[in-house]
Order: sequence, then structure tokens, then C-alpha cells
Amino acid sequence: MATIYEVSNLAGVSLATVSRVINKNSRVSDKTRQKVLDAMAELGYRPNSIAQSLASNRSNSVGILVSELHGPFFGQMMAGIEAELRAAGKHVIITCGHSEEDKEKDGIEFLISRNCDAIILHVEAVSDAYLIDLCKGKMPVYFMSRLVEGLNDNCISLDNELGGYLATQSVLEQGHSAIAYIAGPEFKADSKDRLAGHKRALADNNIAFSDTLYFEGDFKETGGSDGLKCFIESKQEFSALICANDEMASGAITYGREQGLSLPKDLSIIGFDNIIFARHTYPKLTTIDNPVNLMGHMAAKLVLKNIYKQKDMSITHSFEPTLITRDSVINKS
Amino acid sequence: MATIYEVSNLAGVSLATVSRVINKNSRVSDKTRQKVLDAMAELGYRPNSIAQSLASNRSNSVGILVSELHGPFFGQMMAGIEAELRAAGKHVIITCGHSEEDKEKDGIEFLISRNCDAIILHVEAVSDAYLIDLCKGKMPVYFMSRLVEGLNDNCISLDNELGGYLATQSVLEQGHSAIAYIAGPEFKADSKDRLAGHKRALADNNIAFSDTLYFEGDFKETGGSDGLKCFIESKQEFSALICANDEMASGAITYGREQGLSLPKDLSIIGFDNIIFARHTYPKLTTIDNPVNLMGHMAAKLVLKNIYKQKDMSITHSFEPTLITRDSVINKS
DNA sequence: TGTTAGAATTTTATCGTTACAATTCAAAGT
DNA sequence: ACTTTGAATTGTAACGATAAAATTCTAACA
Repeated sequence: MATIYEVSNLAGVSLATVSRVINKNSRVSDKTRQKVLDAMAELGYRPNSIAQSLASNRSNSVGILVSELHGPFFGQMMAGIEAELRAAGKHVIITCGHSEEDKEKDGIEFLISRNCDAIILHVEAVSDAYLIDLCKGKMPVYFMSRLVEGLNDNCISLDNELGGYLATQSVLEQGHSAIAYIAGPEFKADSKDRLAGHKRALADNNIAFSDTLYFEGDFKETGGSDGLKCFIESKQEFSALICANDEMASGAITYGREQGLSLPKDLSIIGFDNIIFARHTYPKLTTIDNPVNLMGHMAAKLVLKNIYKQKDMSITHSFEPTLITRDSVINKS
Repeated sequence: MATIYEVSNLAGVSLATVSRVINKNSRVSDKTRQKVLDAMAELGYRPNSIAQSLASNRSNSVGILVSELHGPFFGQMMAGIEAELRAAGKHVIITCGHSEEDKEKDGIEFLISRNCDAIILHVEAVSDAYLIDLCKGKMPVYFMSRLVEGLNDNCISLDNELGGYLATQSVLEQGHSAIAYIAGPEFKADSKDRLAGHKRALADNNIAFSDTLYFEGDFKETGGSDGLKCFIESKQEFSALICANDEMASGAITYGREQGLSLPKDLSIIGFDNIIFARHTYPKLTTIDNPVNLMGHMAAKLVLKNIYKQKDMSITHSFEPTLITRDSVINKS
């Protein structure tokens, strides 16, 4: 592969001039630029991005850590980040933390060691204290879907509390009052916030929160089936089930039907996230939209603005969930 | 950040010695090694991976191009590749091609310009000729889920023809004979092969392939709904529907029910890929398992073996699909 | 014609490693 | 004590670009 030396030789100009035409920023006369461009074309020259990185102390790469590479939720998120960054000529290095503290820390270390210019994290297991500490380091860190105290400017987050509220409120408005709730893992901030919203809606409507209609799930299909199983076996009365994400809702639907329930007549179910598949469950899932793709774009824009100094980036740090009404919740009256 | 130079100073040894303890391969006396290790620890030294790459002409990164970052299928694939590579200390640079020729070429160019040590491609729109040409270049290229003529050693592929055969055969065995087929885009090799398998099974059973019970879908939910709509509106008789992937099957299920069909009584449906969600459709989707996560691992192993010279890698180039029987296909008799 | 400012270009140092040839060292053999 | 030999270690030159200072042009103006 041709190097910048050969280009400069062929074009009869110095290294620096070639470098300057590559980096378009500073001025080169049209005549010279053309000579250089011709030489580059003739040699099939491609800048060596590694040498560029070493010399400029910029890797043009952004590290991304998500919990899982598969899964509809993270897919949308990565797609958003990648699209935005790719358009700006940056590349993404993706790794995953599996929602486990050690693996998340590991992944972060890994990305740091790869000399990313910034990292965007969707971490769930690691503590706020750790993150605050991390931010004191040299590597710029941004957070997706998580609000870390005092680091608001580095966070792109969803108002999960509001989402939880919306979900419960919408079910209440349909006349339900005995409502079961399957939460995500309690250590996850998303879960906690959604649950808080649920409780607020209950309180607003003077309905007591019942421990026996609460189940801590795992945000996966199994959480939904296990939770519903638990409620059914406890012989309690409830006409609606709120699941803290769509995967659990879908697990609950499958399990419910296996148990002979007619849905949504016997039980109304609402999810959270509005993953693509939500419209293909039966009944079609009423849920709370989580604009995670948009949020991915926004996280990328934040990096573009702060790290790569791109202008004209208007940043929204906080996103709002909205209710998506489909068929899985019916009016009780 | 401390450099190797400072480490060598503090340890009182040369640059080269430090470099050798970092790269564990060549011999250093235990005493010296310990001195260096201590110095590294004291300084909190971390090798600069970019400088390493420049000097060694190795970036320790593998480029990956998939059609989409979201979507259950690609998620599993990326997860497999990443897990394997990450365990070996390599990182992945991921980008996507959206199944469009220009974007795929663009993505490939992009990855090449990033100095990956190898690239793993899941491309659909680009021609074999282009790929054969690409392989003549300096960058090692591997293919996921695609068999390129003459490049077998670089491919990890699924026997799609067999999968198509299996799907149709299993439906035939349940007594169906009027079978509709919704294919993927005809330009995609996967689609073509699955369809070929379908036709072979039909032929084996002396059933004529009917153009009017064939629809070219898009591998997305809409393909399934549009296809089924088309068949229903044409007023033809058919008792089973084969969809070339699970997304389309799920779209068809949703649409079918909207049209008042009772599934699977009125219509048996089978999918392909066995995405996670397939077990949560209603009825639970009978489908063909596509071991794409395993294949991802294998593609990564292939790179580890060929490029990074890791021993003890046994490679399987070709994978076989298997039938997963659930509830969406019933016996017609 | 001679200045001079500003643009265009070149020179030289540097980024933090690895690679390789050259050198030193230590133990064994004569 | 003196080679020999292979292992351990060192010195120095890349790797391919960017950055900043230094220099040369160019054209306008006095």
C-alpha cells in the first residue's frame, strides 16, 4: 500500500502538503491540490488510519458497551449510534457486559485499552460511584438510558418513571384496579424507576400497592412466564398485568394462554419498550414506546459535538416515553 | 499515561525487554520480568494499542459487516462473533450494509480503511464476482451465511437448500399438498437456495410448483402480510404456508388472524431461522433452526486460526439446519 | 524597485510501539 | 584460564502519519 511519502514524491511536494490535502482543513493552492490528488489516485493511496491515530492522538473510534448484542432493544440502540457515527466517518467498537458487574468493568477496560476517543455505555450492574470515578479519568464517558447523578450532561436518558406511570395510569383508566406487576431486576435503575412510576400512579388513584402482586423478573421471556405463574398459583384476583418490558410481556402472554386464559378478556397485559415484535404478539401488545433508536442517535450526536467538535448539534438529554395502544388491554367495565 | 519508555527507565532495562515482557512470546529471565512487571504496575502502564498496531502492522481488530444491527438474526450472529473474538483479546468493528449494493461496498471500503486484520461479511446485495475480486486484495475476507464459488475455505455457510427442503417436506408429511410459499428477495442467495429446496421437496412428492402460490417477500413482517394478502385475494385454495424466514411468518400470522383465520386450523404456517421470538408467536411457530450464533463463533474461530495463528481450532464450514416442531403446523388428515 | 503582509509550502520533530541486528552474559567444555 | 555457545538483553531503525516552527512565494503597495 502506497504511503504518504510516495504520494509526496510523485506529486513533487512535501509530506506536509499531502497531509494537508488529506485533512482538507488548511489552505493549499488549487494547482498543488490537484497534483496531489492526481498522485493519490495514480497510486491508489489510502491514508493509514492507524498512523493517523498515532500522530494525531485521535482514533476516530467510539467504544460502545451494551448488555447484549442480540435482543431487539439493544439492536435498535446500536443501530442508532452506528448510523450517526458512521455518517461522520467514525467507527464503533462494540462489546457487551451481560448485565454483570465484572463483565461490564471488563468491557469498559477493554474499550479504554483500545484507545477510543470516547465511550458510550449502557451499563446496568455497575454502581453510580464507580461511574463517577470512571468519569474522573481521561476517557470521555457517556451514558445511554441511565441518569448518573451529577453527570447529567453526559447522559441520554428516558423518563422511566413517567413511562411506568403512563402504563399503570392507562390500565387504571380502563377500569382495572387489581393490577399485578412484573418488574425487571431490582438492581437495574430502569426497573426501579418504572416501578416508582407504577406506584405513583397507584397512589394517585388511591390504590394500595400489594406485595403479593409484585414479582421481580429478569427482563426476559422467562421473567414474564415465571411471574404470571407465581400470581396464578397464589390464587389472587387480578384483571391486569403490567410487565416492565415487552419480552416479559410476551413471555406472560405465551404462558397465560398455555394456562387456558383467553387474552385479553381474562387478563389485560401491557408491556414496555415497544420492540418491533410487540405488534406481532397475539393479542397485539399495548405498550410504552421507548425511543431507543432516537436516543442512540442522540448519544452519538453528543459525542460528535463534544469530542469531535461538530457544530449545529442540538442535544436533547431526556426523552419521554409514550403510550402505544393496541389490543392487549381492554376496558374492564 | 505512562509509556514503555518510562517503564524501561524505572525498571532499568531496555525498551526491547519491556516490549518482550508485554508480548510474552520470547524469553526473558524471571528476575528481569519481575522488575518490569513491578515497574508497569507502579506506573499504571497500559500499552498503547495504536502504537502497537503501527509498529507491528496488526490492528487486532476484525471488521464485521451485517445487513442490519437490529433484528434477531443478526443479533445472534454478532453475539457469536464478538464473544469468540473478545475472549481472544481482539475487538470488533461493526457496520452495516442494509442489503443494498452501494452501502455494502461502502461498508467494506470503510472497514478496509480502518486497517482491520480481517473482515467478516454478511453481504447480500453484492455480486459473487465482486467478492472474488475483493478476495484478491490484501485484506483477508470471510463470509458468513454465504457460499462464494471457489472461496469455500473462507465461507461459513448454512445448507439453505436443505433447510428449504426440510420445511416443505415436514409440511408435506402432515398431509398438506396445496402449499403457498413466501420467499425472500430473489437477489439474495439465501432466498434462492431455500426456494430450491422447497421445489425439490415438491418434486420429490410429485407436486407441481405453482407460480400463483409464490410470492417474493422482503424478509420482513410486511413480506409475510403482503404475501398472504395476495394469496387470499386470489381466492386460491391452500392449507399450508411456508415462509422463508420467521419475521415473514410472524407477519403472516398477524395478518391471517386479522382476516379471521383460525390458526393453525385454517392454515398451517412454517418459518425459517428459529429466532428467539418464534416460540412466542401464537400459535408457537414451527420453524427451521438456523444455528447462526454457532456460525458466528465458527467464523471468528476461522479468523483466529488463519489470521492470528491460534492452534487447536477445528473448523466446520458448513452447518445444517434442523426442524423445530411447535404448534403452527397441523396434520391435515 | 523595494517592502511587506499573508498565503503556500517545507523542514523537522514526534507519537509509542515492534523488529531485527548487534552485543553482552553466563555456564559448560577443553 | 580460554573458547564456545546459546540465551538474555540492548540499540536503533522503522511504522506512516500529524503538528508546529521555519521558510519561501506572491502580489500589492509605497
